[in-house]
Order: sequence, then C-alpha cells, then structure tokens
Amino acid sequence: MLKTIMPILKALADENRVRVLLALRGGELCACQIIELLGLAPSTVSKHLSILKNAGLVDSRKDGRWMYFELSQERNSPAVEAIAMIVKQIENDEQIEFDDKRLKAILDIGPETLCRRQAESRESGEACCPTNVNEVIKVKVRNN
Amino acid sequence: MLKTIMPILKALADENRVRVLLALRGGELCACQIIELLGLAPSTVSKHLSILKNAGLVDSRKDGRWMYFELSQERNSPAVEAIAMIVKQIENDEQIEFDDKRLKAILDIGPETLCRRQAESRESGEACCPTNVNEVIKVKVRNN
DNA sequence: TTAATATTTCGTTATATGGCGAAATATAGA
DNA sequence: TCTATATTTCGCCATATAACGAAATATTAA
Repeated sequence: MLKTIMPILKALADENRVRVLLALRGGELCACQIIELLGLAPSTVSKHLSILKNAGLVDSRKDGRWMYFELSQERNSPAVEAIAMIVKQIENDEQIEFDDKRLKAILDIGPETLCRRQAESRESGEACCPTNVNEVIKVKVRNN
Repeated sequence: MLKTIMPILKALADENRVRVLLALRGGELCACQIIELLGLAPSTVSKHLSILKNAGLVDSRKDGRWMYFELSQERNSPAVEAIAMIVKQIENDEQIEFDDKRLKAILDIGPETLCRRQAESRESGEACCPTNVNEVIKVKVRNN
C-alpha cells in the first residue's frame, strides 16, 4: 500500500536516520547512545526516532529513565524489507564503518557515564567530537 | 555506499515519483504519457524524471521530439533492488490500480494525439481530469 | 529557412523539513 | 516529597523541495 510505504520511504530519505537504522543492526541502543553517535541535539534526535517509529522501522521500550530503540522485528513487513534492502547495499561504506567504530567506543562507556558526560559538555558549551567522516576530514585539513 | 543510496532514497520519498516508477513496470513511457498520468505541469514532471534519472532509477532515450523513460535494467544495482522492494510491497493499492487503468486508456490514444490534446487543454485553460484517488473522492463528495 | 511542438531550464513562490534551545514530562534516587 | 536527569514537545529559524509559468532548447514538418 502506498499509504504505508510512503512514510517508510520518507523516513529513509534522511542520512542521519539511515545511520541510526544501520547502527541498530547490532541490537538495541539507548537514546543517549544514538545522540552521541550522531552528535546532534537531543531534541533533534528524538524527532528522528519518532519518525522512524511512526514509519514502523523501529520499536522502542522504556527502561526507567532510558528509552531503548531496536529495528522492527515484524516479519515480512514493508519496513523490515526496506531495512534489509539498505543493509544489503551498504557494504564497505566509509561513514558507516566510522559509525560502527565509534559505536563500539560508545557502548564501552555505558549509558550512565555517557549521559553524565553529555550533561557536562552541554553545560560547558564544549563542541562535540566529529560524528561523520566529512567533519573528520575538515578537522584534518584545518590542522594542516 | 551511502553516497549512492541516499540519492535513491531521496528520489523515492515523493509519491508522484513512486507512481512513475510503478507506471513503468509495464515498459517504457513517453514523457507526455507520464505528464498525463500525473496531471502535473510538464516542467514539474520533467524535474521529477531528472531526479529519478540522476538516482539511477530510470534510463531514457530520445526518439525525435519524444523522450522515453524506462526502469533501470542494471542488474543488482541498488536502484533496481530498491524498485523491486517497492513493487513487492505495493500489491492491491487503490491509487496504483487507478493509475494502471488510466495508463491503459492513455496508451490507447498514442503520443501524437495525446500531445495535441494536452496542447489544446493548456490553451483553453481547462482543468485536467483527476489523477489520483483522493481527487476522485473529493469530486464525488462535491457532486453530492 | 521558418513554424510548430516536445521537453528542459530558469525564476518564483509556498510548503515541508531539519536543526536548535527552552520548557514540559516522566522517572530514579535522596 | 523534592531534586536530578533522560527524553519529548514546542516554537522558532534556515534551508530544501515541489509546484507553476515563461523562456530556452531541440527536433520535425512545412
């Protein structure tokens, strides 16, 4: 049905949302972990996650103060088919490999420490670390 | 690669462009036939077609004054995989069945007659016939 | 060559979308 | 209960996008 697949296709039309879906390949993530991965404001990431959820691409569960998101598990749904199609095409992508590495580091910290650090950096007004390959390249160029 | 699939995903995020892709299931179509199907201005449709082409979703060939568009035939390309995913999910859609019926009628006319009629209706300022199911429903409601 | 015409390009406008910060909400812990 | 805090909602702004009509382009036919 067009009416069900259009929200899915619209949700997939943003690079940051696609990065979220691919980050969730390895299993569920807490909102603060996704915020850290993308390096965007919490309110922005929350909006992205609600778009993914409304399209049926992700499910969420609440655990105390933390919200966890995972890829939709609904078998043969248009959403799951769409995710599979993207995952199949995304091999050897520089940005995604970069995300995967950062994600490992983020997962090592654990949500509590991560959230505390995020709160500190917000208060101090410090810039976030680069979260996509282009930014890294820019930083490199600037340092030359 | 994100850099190649993002243009594809962005191209798919518009309902009119998805309708074009599905209309092309049955084989190539002339620009004027697609214009008639969507009921949009030629310049608008031309833009949609260039977006589909730049994303690798359709190919085009020129035959005199006519431009023909067809689904990309590149085996195992991300674009073709994406189209296959959509076609698989789109069974029994009201809008698409409606488009398929209109398309048959449009194909019966032939490009020459069709283009002449389009030129006439542009000069006279006449409204196009409804080209999506919602418009048909609206017209019905208005006539009650 | 000139006129007609199918399509594209360009400029404009209205709406949609992505981003942020501030405020609201909900929950854990003191 | 009161405070801290993880997330969402809201309001705003800047940019992106879809639509149109007019003008440009390319090709056929006279």
